Amino acid sequence: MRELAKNFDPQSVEKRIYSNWREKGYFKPSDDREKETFTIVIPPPNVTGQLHMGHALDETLQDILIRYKRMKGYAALWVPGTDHAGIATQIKVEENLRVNEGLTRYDLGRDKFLERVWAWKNKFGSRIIEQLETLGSSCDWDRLRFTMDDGLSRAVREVFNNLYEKGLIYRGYRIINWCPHCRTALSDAEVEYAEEAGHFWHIRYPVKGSDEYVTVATTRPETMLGDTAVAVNPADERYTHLVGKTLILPLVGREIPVVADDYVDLDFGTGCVKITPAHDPNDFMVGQRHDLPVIRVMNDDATINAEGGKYEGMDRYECRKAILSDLEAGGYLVKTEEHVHNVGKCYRCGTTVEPLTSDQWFVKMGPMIQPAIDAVKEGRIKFVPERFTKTYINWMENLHDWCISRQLWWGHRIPAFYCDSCGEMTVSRTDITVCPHCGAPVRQDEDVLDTWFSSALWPFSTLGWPENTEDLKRFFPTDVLVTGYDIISFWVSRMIFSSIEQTGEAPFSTVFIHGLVRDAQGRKMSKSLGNGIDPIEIIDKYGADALRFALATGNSPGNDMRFSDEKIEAARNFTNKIWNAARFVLMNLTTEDLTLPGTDKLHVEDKWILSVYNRTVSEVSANIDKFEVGVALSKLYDFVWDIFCDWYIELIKPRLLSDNKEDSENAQRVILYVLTGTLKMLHPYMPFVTEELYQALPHDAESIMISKYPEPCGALCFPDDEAHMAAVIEAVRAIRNRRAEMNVAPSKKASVYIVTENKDAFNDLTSVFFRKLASASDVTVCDAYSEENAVSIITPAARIYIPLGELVDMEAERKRLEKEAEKVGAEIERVSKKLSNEGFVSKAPAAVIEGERKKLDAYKEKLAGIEETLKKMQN
RNA sequence: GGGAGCAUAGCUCAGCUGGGAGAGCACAUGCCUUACAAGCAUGGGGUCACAGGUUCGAGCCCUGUUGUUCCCACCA
Repeated sequence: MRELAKNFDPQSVEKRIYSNWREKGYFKPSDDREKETFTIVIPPPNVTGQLHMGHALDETLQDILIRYKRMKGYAALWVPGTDHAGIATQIKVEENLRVNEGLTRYDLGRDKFLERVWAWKNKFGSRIIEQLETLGSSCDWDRLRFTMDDGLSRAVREVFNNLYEKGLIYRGYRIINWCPHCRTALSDAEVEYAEEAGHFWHIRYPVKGSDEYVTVATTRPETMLGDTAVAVNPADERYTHLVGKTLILPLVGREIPVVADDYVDLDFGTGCVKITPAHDPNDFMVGQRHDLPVIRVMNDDATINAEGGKYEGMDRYECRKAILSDLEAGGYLVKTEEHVHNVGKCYRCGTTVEPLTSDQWFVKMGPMIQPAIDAVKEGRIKFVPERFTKTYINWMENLHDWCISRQLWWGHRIPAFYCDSCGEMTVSRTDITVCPHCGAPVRQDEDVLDTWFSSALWPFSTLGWPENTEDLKRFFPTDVLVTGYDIISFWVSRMIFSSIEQTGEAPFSTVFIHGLVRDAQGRKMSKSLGNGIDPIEIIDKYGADALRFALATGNSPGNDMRFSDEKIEAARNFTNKIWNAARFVLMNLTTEDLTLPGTDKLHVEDKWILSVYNRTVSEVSANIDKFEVGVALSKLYDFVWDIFCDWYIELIKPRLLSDNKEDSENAQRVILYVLTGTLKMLHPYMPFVTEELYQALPHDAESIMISKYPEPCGALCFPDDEAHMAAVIEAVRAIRNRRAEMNVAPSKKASVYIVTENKDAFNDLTSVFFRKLASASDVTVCDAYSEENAVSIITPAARIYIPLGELVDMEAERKRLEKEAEKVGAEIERVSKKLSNEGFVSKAPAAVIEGERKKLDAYKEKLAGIEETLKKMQN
């Protein structure tokens, strides 16, 4: 048996254990066909990897469930995480490492781009992998590399073709959100809105052939270059006479019509709206209804194009200034108002998004929405906590068509091929070089797919789909997805509808939602605030176990948590506590017998700890099965610290040191049984310390990771002994309390006399506890005690007297007892009142009434003891 | 505008289907008691946001109010 260092040192332990696990191949899925399976969807890092700590939380919860299930005997599979071609992942992770360089096709050619990507991969890739692995992540990187080279891109292409053939993917000239900095289209979900102080400019548009005019209001005057109409509400009597008339667009001179459309709000602004179909989604729809021309006035970098006439080449904000001053000079600017409005920003770079018309690929959502909603409404998919069902359904019901093309270099290229010769477009499952229509060479679409398009296929693409592989048959649909609530709309919903559309089945049965990790002040961790905490720094300082513990405890599913030094320190202290408890056991070990001694050989404290342990086993399992991982962990924490360490270890110390070898070893066998079982229960939460200690102690499996999870055992239920120990513990606490109140130093021992009717609880064996735990010099269990000058401690089960000679102020002691009697009397009154309440007795459950009765008896017993003691003092 | 969450000890939060409120940290006092000072013992501290209601009984269920956070939509 090895000797353990005085304190747990994660640095020296965690990496060694992890590489050992990998060597032994423990991370591979089990081939045992007889076993029930448990599959968990591990997201690609970029999916939740926006914030490091959020990712750590994901990994931790996933890993806890996997380890637990596997010890419970399931064939557990977890799908390693990275996104398409590995490249996208690396790039996104690099982004998080604050390596920001231009990545658009406009900045670099493809070759240069790839060259740079692989340079970054070499530089940072190993660190990222190390980071995940130190967290105890279950990634199998060999398998992952295989997947990313082959399976994923094939699945993506298959899905694209399927949808295209069904008419669910189309290419169209639509208005989309455009990021002028990244120079790519964004989906609705990728735009973040922020309130910004701006202006509301009122501009006068003259009516042709009259001196009348209409006044429109706008926050973006530069878009007037693309105006092709002004709209009013058909019910607006102020403007009825103008409908159909022609206006002269100031500065530009274009003639544009006044149209009537319900879209216009009568009560907002002037009631007249300038219509710019190319640069506003609502205007675009108005334009379609009235068949208006679409004039796009901006380039991809948000500078004004040739349509802008003299403003060509200006940046959009420069142009805004120029136009305003020209309008003012021309007398067209009526007034300028302060106006706070929401401005859309690119979630990646923060640039103000420019809505503009563009040729893009879309997924038609209509036919896919209802089946995806039904899957949740009919209970085939369950959200934990349940309230997130609403978030999901709300999102699904308001879904627009999904823009999936991106003008970036990384990601899966759209499998569409254009023929410049005959003008045909071909969508294909394989790469083609010549046009199937005319035989001329073709070129592939330069755009790539939205990263979420491939991520949406994750639950089945990673299992080998579209091939009907063994993995797919065995592990799909999966069981659980663990992710943050911020990702429901991006990823969860898209996995659900993609899975149902492609395989006919919901991709998982449970979505376990967790909250966000915030900083100590409760702010969202973000790159711009620079308040993100790097998990790897925490791991270096406190260890992965401590980090996992901190992330898994003290929060409830779906609620945000704050991350602070105090929390991680408390976690670290707990790992050390376990370490030292095990170290103590190890130091005193003379047997390696892992079985329990016969019941007749067990002391009261043995039965007590086994009984409490046994209950903990069944409760912890029940909690984890209900995804209450935090509750389960806090029960383990309490058991380890308050029961196992504070009491049981202290109670058996004398036995371990005694000459009675048999009795000593019986105690060792009990403590080994309880300790190894507890380590197993803790293993999913704190894999490294528990493995290290398991290996150091006598053990029954090659690794704790593949050992059998403890089961509750009916034979280990000892309610009488639990009650006896509870009485003893209460008495010991009471004695310590009185001694502390009276400032009696622990070194000052005193005789203790215990007057009780329950001799079983306070027998000769337990008297040893008082000597050790209550600073008793000797203990006498007796029927009566009559000496004066004694401190008295009255509990329901016993009256305890400690003669402390001159230390005792009998007058103060009498007063204290009188006060206590008063307090107990009040309690008795309260409980009796409750018990004499007809409504309570007739309606409350029997167990509750029984509890109150017991309480009343205990109070009465205590009061009788106090009164008797008082009476004696009077004499 | 639509939806959701939160409000409990000085701080951060638990509290599972209603049966006299808990933890960690912080604070106070005393301890190097042969596993652990990253520790041990003891203690102080709560009108469970506010107002009603249901119930024998409400931190928990219902209604409203206030404060606060988030998501979605977005009016030019």
